[in-house]
Amino acid sequence: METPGSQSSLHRANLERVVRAVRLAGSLTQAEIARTTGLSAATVSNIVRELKDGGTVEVTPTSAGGRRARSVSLSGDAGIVIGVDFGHTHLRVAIGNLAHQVLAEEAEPLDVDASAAQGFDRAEQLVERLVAATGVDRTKVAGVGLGVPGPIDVESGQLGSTSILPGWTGTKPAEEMSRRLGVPVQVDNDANLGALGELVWGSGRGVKDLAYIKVASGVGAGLVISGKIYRGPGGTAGEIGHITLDESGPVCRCGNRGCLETFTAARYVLPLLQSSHGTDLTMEAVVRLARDGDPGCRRVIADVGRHIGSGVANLCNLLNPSRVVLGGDLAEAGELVLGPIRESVGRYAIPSAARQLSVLPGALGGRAEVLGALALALSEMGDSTLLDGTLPTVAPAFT
Amino acid sequence: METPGSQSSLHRANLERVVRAVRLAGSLTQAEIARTTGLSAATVSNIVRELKDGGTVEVTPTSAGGRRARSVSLSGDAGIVIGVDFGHTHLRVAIGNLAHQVLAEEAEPLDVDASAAQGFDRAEQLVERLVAATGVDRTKVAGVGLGVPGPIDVESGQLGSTSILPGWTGTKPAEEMSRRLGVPVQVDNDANLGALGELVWGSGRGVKDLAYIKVASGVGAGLVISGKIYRGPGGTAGEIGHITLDESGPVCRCGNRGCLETFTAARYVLPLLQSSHGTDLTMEAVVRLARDGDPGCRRVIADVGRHIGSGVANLCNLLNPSRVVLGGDLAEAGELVLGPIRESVGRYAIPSAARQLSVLPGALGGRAEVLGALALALSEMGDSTLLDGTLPTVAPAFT
DNA sequence: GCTTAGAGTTCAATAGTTGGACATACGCCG
DNA sequence: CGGCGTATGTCCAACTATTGAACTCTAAGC
Repeated sequence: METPGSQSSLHRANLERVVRAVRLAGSLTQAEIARTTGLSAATVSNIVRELKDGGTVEVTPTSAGGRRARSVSLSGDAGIVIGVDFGHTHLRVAIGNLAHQVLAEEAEPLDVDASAAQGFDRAEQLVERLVAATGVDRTKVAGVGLGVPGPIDVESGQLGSTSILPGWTGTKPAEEMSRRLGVPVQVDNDANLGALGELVWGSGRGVKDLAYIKVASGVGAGLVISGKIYRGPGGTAGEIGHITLDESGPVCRCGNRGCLETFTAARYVLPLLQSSHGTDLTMEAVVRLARDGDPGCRRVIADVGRHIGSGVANLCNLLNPSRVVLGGDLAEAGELVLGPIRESVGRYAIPSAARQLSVLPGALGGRAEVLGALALALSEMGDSTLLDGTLPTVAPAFT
Repeated sequence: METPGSQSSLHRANLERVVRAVRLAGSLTQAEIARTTGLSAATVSNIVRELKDGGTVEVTPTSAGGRRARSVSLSGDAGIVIGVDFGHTHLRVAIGNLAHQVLAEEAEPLDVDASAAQGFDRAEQLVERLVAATGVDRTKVAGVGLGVPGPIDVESGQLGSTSILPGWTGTKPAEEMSRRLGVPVQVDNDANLGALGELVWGSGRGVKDLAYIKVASGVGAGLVISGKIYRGPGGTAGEIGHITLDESGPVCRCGNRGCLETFTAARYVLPLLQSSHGTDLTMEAVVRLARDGDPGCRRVIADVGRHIGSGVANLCNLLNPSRVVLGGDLAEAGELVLGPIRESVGRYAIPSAARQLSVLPGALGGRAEVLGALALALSEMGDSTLLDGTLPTVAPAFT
């Protein structure tokens, strides 16, 4: 890193300013760039030439009917980012470019009993296949975002204990994938990535403060504060699943009683329907049955919604986000679950905070996490790696 | 504002960099400034001369036994900021300089029945008196921070309904004080300012993520996230007083049942002791009695602590701050209340979040809010107003 | 007293932005 | 069809600000 406060750092900042402006608008003429960035036309002219020579930007000779406006846009393969998500049942991979376009996406079932090594193998293969299929330049891959369904220790990068992928505990997924793929890998948990995905491509667009609630086998929240994922000093922010709703409620796996999770997570909710609907139920099936009119499933989902609403009300009082996005299988239930959530929020949150809160279903479904991983790779690159031709690579023998 | 991205903006940034470095260290030689800021010695030389000529910095010819090191420090009257706090029972004013030194501080009782106009009169007089007493140059006053014990609408600056200062509802305190004092006034509520005060001068020093819990006639929290006060999009973040602890608990003034406030705030707690200890009890008195060994008061305070702990556990799960600071009268009870809080947190928060949380009493007592107001004035000035001689002034006929 | 080493200043060199002048291209209008 | 007006993008000189190197100055160590 060059010394801060020098002109060259200013120049870099201006480069990024231009790139950001172009990306936000998709395509801009130089004059427009000058106006939106506040830079002078002369400076923009220089910067655009520099970016064009570096290959990060493309100049199409003419665009709309004007005098002679050359439209500037990010070149499609200026830098490639990859998102990988180890989900509860699926492994997903997405490829995108720096223009925030998703080039390809693929999912395959993941055996929960697979060993960590097998999982990494599969992921590596799927990435390679997708890279080959899209025909992107392998050397243009600038970073990878990785999603894992469990707590990640910020310091060490170690995966904490997770009941979804037993046997993965103690592995260092980012390090492992980085070694295999030869590029930097950023890792985060599924709730945070879901939040990021919905923020950039889904129901959270245009909002700066957002909570993404993911209800699956557990309940987690990803918090976006001022446009950035908030992990907290210890990295465990967003543990909405274990706030206490009823001190004398059912015992939770965390050791407490009456956690939100005990009223909402699949492992606690599905047994309620066992006697009436059989033992092979999944959350997906319950949602489908509820949509088809099954009264028992409707009731259960409404109850879940009410409890989630209580938790969201707490969150809303404390953080006052402008939007709550519901993800996970449960989101498919639509109004069947959102209605009760809103009702609970309206009842338990203070009115001034609840009034301006919107509760929406996730727009991306199961894709939220992969796309979030993509966004993580983008954001962790700080938009600056694309400015010079030298994309960062991690030595294969990474230690 | 000059165009961003220009060299002059870079220059300003470097000026601020130097000022910040000097303030953080208290006093630095030029060579040290160069090392900590990363700027070259030549640049530092120029900047220091510029700042010295502008009067914002003082150069003492020699300091410690070295070769010939001139120590650079912020000049005491480079810029003056004032904090004003309308508290529940007191009006407090503090005067400080840009070096984060508190020059003077004074409090006087404030009649709760006083009209808003009377209150503003008193505040204006107290400010003028303190300015005169400290002998600071009136024209050097760069900004004022103002604390009010009630919700402030972010958009309009209007004070919402507050039961502490009835009759003030609907006034625009910042505008009013700005008109009277002729300088920009920033306003915020007491919990946020308490958080800021403890962060800068008190128990929160060195921490970037902090929750300040203020228990008084109500219960509020001020949240510091990544070193800045977090107000939320609607400005109502931190309403910890109205998270639900018991759905069938006592009815709260907010209309719900079992809010944290109904178990902890003075208005709900004091009546518990009426039959045994008389009706004229204040929270202060209860704390004093508890410290002297009164078993009833001890029990009540411990119960309050346990409930606060439940709320803090929720907050801790959601936000995972590294420190919680307890303010308000209740903090005087020390371990009598902190013990039960820690116990509840340990029981209800997830272990990984609770483990690294420290719960401390506020170090500033009733001064936290004024000092926070001071810090608010400093921070809202962005440290930049002191760089040129022209301090901002608001026209008397401010509209 | 000489040497040494660090502090601060000066000066030329360098990097980068800016305003203005200029060439270019297109639509409009006569 | 040609001139006019307007907006775009480029080039050049002027200006601003940082930097490295050379230089001076001071005090400590021997």
